[in-house]
Amino acid sequence: MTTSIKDVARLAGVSVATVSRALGDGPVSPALRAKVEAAIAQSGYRPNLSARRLRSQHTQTIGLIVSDIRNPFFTAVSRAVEDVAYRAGMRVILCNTDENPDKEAMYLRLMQEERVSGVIFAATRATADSLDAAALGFPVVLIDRAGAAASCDAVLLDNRRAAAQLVEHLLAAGYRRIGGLFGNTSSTGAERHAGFVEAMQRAGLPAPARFVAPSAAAAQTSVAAWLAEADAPEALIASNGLLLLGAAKAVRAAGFAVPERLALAGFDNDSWTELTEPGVTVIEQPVDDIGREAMEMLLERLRQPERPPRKVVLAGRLVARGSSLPRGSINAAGRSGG
Amino acid sequence: MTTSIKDVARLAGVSVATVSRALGDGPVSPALRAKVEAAIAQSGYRPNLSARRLRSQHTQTIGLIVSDIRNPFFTAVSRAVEDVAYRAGMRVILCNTDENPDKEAMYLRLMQEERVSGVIFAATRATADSLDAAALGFPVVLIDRAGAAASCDAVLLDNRRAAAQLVEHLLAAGYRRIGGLFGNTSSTGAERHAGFVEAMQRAGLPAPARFVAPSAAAAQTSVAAWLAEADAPEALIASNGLLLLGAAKAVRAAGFAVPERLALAGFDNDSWTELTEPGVTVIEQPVDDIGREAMEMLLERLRQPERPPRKVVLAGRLVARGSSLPRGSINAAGRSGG
DNA sequence: CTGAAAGCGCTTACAG
DNA sequence: CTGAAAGCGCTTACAG
Repeated sequence: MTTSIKDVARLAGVSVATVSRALGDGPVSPALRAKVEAAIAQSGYRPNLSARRLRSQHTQTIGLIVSDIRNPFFTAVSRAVEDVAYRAGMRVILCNTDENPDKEAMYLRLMQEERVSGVIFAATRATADSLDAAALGFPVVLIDRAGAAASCDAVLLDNRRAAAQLVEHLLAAGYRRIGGLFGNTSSTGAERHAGFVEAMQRAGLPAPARFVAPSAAAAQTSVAAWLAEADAPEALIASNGLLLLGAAKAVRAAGFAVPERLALAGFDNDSWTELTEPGVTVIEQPVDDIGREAMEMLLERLRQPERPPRKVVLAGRLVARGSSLPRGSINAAGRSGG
Repeated sequence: MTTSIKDVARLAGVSVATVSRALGDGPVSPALRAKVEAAIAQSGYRPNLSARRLRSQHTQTIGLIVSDIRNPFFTAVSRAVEDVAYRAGMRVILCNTDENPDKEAMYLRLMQEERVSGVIFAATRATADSLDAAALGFPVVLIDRAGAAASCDAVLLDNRRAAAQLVEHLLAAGYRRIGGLFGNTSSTGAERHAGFVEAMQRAGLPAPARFVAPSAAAAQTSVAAWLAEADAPEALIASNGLLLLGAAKAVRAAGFAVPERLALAGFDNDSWTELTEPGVTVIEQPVDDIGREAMEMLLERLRQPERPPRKVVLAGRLVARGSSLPRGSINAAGRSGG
């Protein structure tokens, strides 16, 4: 039914080996190559990638396993990964785990069945800590969250430093009762929490924190309840873009003036943080760099399987906006943001 | 090196055919099935999907070709598509075309080489109009943008109606000099423009429109220039979430009060539209429904190849917010949105 | 440079 | 229910 390399060979009057060579960059005389190309054009032949993969044992495929592509951080990272991958002639299989370890296990298994060349993986803490890369049969580059086992390549943000940076920014602006909101399934949340606690302790302050499921809805519910309590904080930091979004919605619904009644800051420079009034102070992650770096690291690993594992740690960039204006200067400076 | 069905057969003391049957739901006696399962567990065997695809001629793979996964509309649609696909045992290959017809052609070709079961495709106008689904060799479900040729299944928004709805809402609110911003590569832009023009004409008004490349940056530049002109509109509608985002940034940068100096409305209920002050009036698209419906339509088509093509047209929902408050009531009603 | 042949790891009639 | 055999569409030593 669909034409195969055999049909092309017959049409061109050559062997299938010659067609195969002409398709790649094998040694073929110009005369035969021309014949093959004519036969391909005439027949509308398209190589069958399943056959090629089976025979060559190179799938030219990688897996990209993230928690949810709708999280703008992963959206951006995915796009960067795919751009680099396609340019290197590799296909990407995208999987959403919803931070569910069962789904993570299922997709890792699928990756084995696909015989992928490698996987870029934003794992939950539980999975990252127990990951046995050697048993998997393909190299893994962890992104966003590191594993306890240092056996994998990884591209990470300096999460402790970034969280501390946010705290220091708020402290410098005069806020003291600073609360933290963190995801409860990723090691990212744990690290950012650690940075938060350290910075608060250095200032001799308590570090009230809440941990929630990694969704805007869960964050909104949690923050709404928190703001209604007697000891509601005067500033809040949220550990990722989804949580920050939920927090912003709760703050808005509660009618709290920002930053007069509650200062707000968090992770991920998602487009909306620039458009609220006031804008929201954030740590911007180099999302394109993270995706590109992860894919390049994986390609490098495929070239040199024995190379010792590397961790690339990238710095976040503080984007100060109106939501964290210095307490004293609020009336003087207005809400023009930063 | 990696264990194959042959190793499992040897280990279990059965034929490869029996292993293959035990893997699927073929007829195998309980005794042999138990032996096979033990051998699989012992050997850590994983079926090779490339081999299975080649032999069975069923790839269980679909293509999802969109312009840019970073557009929240496509992000949401992709996630819905993937959920349905994985549940149906199918893999998804995601491709970003950046509305570039060359990339579209390249990816369609790749889909042929992958021997995909079918493709869900948000095509540019140029490609949608010239698409020859029969020649492709797999069924196509168009999303977001219809082709001139009615030979494909499609899941669409009633774009003309939705655009007209936005215009009627602004007219009812007392705005007259309404400008429209549209994408210049998609048929969606063209249809929404048509709905915009029709509704303005019914009101006896001119319909000033600008067409831009489908990115927030292009929209921002265009709107910034427009707002600086003498005949700047008093209300603006933007044809998709990216353009609306760019428009909102330009409006903010120009320091125009919304809606007093410029009312704003557009497509896609992206999270930020709820968080600006005032909130932005939008047409919400049923993104989950679109993705799910498209995937289900494709599965249906695979079951019944000869069924006549269907178009599913979904309605948008107007979400009225403060950015389009009635002109007269602005002072009375404040900016509480709607 | 070229062709004949083996084989990647499966599934699926075909016999029994 | 079970096995031996053919073959999906390629690539790649092996000879020449």
